[in-house]
Amino acid sequence: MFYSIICSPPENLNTATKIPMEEITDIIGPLNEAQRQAVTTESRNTLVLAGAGSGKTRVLVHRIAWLIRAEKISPWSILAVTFTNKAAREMKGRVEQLLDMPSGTLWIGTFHGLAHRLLRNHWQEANLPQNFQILDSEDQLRLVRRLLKEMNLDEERWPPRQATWFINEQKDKGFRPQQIDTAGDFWLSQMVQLYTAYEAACQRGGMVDFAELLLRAHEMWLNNPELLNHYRNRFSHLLVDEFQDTNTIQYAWLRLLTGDNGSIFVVGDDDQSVYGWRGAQVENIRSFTREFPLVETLRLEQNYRSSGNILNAANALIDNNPGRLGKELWTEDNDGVPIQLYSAYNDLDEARFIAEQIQFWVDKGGRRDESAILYRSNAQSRVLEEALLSASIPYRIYGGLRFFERAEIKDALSYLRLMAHRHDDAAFERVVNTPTRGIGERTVMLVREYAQGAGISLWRAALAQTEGDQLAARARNALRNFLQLIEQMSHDGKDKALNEQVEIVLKNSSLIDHHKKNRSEKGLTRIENLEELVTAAGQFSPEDESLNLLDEFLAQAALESGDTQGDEWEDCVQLMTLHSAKGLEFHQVFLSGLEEGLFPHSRSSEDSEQLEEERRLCYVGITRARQKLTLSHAESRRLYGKESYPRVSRFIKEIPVELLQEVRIRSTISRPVNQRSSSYTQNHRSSILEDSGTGLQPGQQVRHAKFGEGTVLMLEGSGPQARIQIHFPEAGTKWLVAGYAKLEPT
DNA sequence: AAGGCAAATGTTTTT
DNA sequence: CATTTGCCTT
Repeated sequence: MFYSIICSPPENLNTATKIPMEEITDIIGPLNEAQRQAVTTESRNTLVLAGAGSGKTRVLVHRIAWLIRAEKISPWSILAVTFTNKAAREMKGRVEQLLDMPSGTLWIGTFHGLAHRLLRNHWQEANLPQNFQILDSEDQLRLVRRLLKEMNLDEERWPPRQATWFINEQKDKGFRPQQIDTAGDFWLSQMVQLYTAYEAACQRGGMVDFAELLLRAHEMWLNNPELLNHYRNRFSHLLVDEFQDTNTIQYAWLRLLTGDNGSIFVVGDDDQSVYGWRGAQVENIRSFTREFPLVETLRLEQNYRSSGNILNAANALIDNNPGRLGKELWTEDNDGVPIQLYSAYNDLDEARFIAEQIQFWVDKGGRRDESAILYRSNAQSRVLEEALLSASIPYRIYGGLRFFERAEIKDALSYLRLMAHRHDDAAFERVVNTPTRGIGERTVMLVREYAQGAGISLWRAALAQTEGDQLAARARNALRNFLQLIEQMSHDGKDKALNEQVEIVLKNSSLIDHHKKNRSEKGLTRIENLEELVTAAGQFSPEDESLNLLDEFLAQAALESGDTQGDEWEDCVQLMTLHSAKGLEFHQVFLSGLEEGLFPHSRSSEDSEQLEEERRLCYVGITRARQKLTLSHAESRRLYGKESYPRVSRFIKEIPVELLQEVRIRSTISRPVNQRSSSYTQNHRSSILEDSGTGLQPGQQVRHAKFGEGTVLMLEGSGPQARIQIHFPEAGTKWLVAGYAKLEPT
């Protein structure tokens, strides 16, 4: 048989010819009309535009159940794709629960996870070594750095990050170096040259980066029509989550697999597309109806999450984006409380206010984990953390290094990688002198040059160098010892359980001893993490048992880099960026830093498309809240050590005033005892929603004949006598009288 | 090879 | 401001 590895469907599937009526009721009973229509649709291809909180996961899960139970589609023929491992896990769990059976035969996974599985099963057709390794972003960057050096390109002029970004962008678009038209552009041609060298290095080392997984899987099908046909026949029903986040190659992959006869069911929300900056094409959702035949478009607009006020605010905001597919969320719920708006003096005051509000909530008996503080960029979290800390409120912060991304873990994994695959240059570079064993930069350089010249892996080059006479005896010995160490570990670990192999690595490489020398807190956590790795290896069970266990473990470490650390069971306030908040919901949400330049971010405010994405991000933030939403901005903010006086975000102004309620500070509460707080008293604070009769508002840009352009900070009184505080970047902060100042709004 | 110091450099992040 | 990076010294 040509594809011995491809298994046939088990015989005994779908013997349930009699469908108990209750089962169907279980599947469609809990759905509303629109959801039911989507779940039971008979159209070949379906686009479900699912607004925030409208039950999109539920629709996907029930659709799968419907296909299996009512339409008697074999689970073996169903492929469901998500973006994150978390989403895949959730879908799997819910399908199992609904159908009350294991979902083993279903393929549910991330684009990358599924592509990886295909490449492992058909490594020959994909032109890969059987034990190919996955390069994560850090490995990738290191490799690009090395190649730039080899090409004698100065890192100053050719930033490695940018170069890596270029390569990934091309792959995401489905381009190989040969397909890129450099059009005589010097920069482009250098980048293409680098891309070519990068590809060669990866191929030589049997390494595949994230984008490559998708591109390879796509090319493998294109080059092997029989294989493609097999999968087209098998996966008669595709389901895709978060379709608005697909990039070019993912879309092409889906299109290819669907073919002319397949059936594809996609769920997405163009208003929640916030990953354009990393290649997601909102266009995909718009072209879906054109490029796939017989598409039925359905909308899920009933929201089960948020109160009326919150939804109205979200609807009004997003209405400012042109070219939407159109969708208006509604709810049977009542309006709820108005959206709170707090204008803080500065970032510290904003943080203090939020902490105080959460304390009120907790005092009334609320849980801390029902509150989330969202922000545009990670830099904002510090002030918030400090405020929570000083209020003794436990918090959990999302983002940051994950388990498998920690340096000590990656070191250990690199040993395992070398054990599995000697020619993995990325792993070689990483641990050849970690912990230090007398193989200095000079020695490694020589090995690198030799490898480059001979077009072989670092391992082979090192082996040759231990024979040759280019190295001093001491270095030669050190190198030989390293090679022997790997061979020894590989030998000792053969046929051992995974956790034992990890233990062998930790012991023989003396990684643990290395970290023991550092008797600080850091060294201690590192050792703990390494011990945790042994446990993780012991508990590991692969999806596909026919594959090599170690390879699978390493792949999973790369593809699913683990949870961001944090005690989930503890009752903590949730802090995260708006991006990480997508898909989550909270009773109470604080959306902080609504200031021009911060949100929308200054780097997005020029370009209208980027601005629209920022607005969608705001939409995502607003729709995370169930009952209470609090927006805040600061009149002055210290960021990167510089004081700025940002204007109020346009997004606040796009929310109808009647939905907002300004929080005024009770005058009994004293001003923040901080030097940085402004010099006015809070009793005189004016509202950003009220007009002082001067035609000016805090945050507004004005021009003064003498002081130049400035930002209105404060208004006192009204009419021509009104006093206005303005910050001029050049002349400093001034109080002026409206009647005399002759200010021109800009 | 490791530690110290100055300089640069600051969106968003999953796989 | 604070963290990371590179370069320098010991």
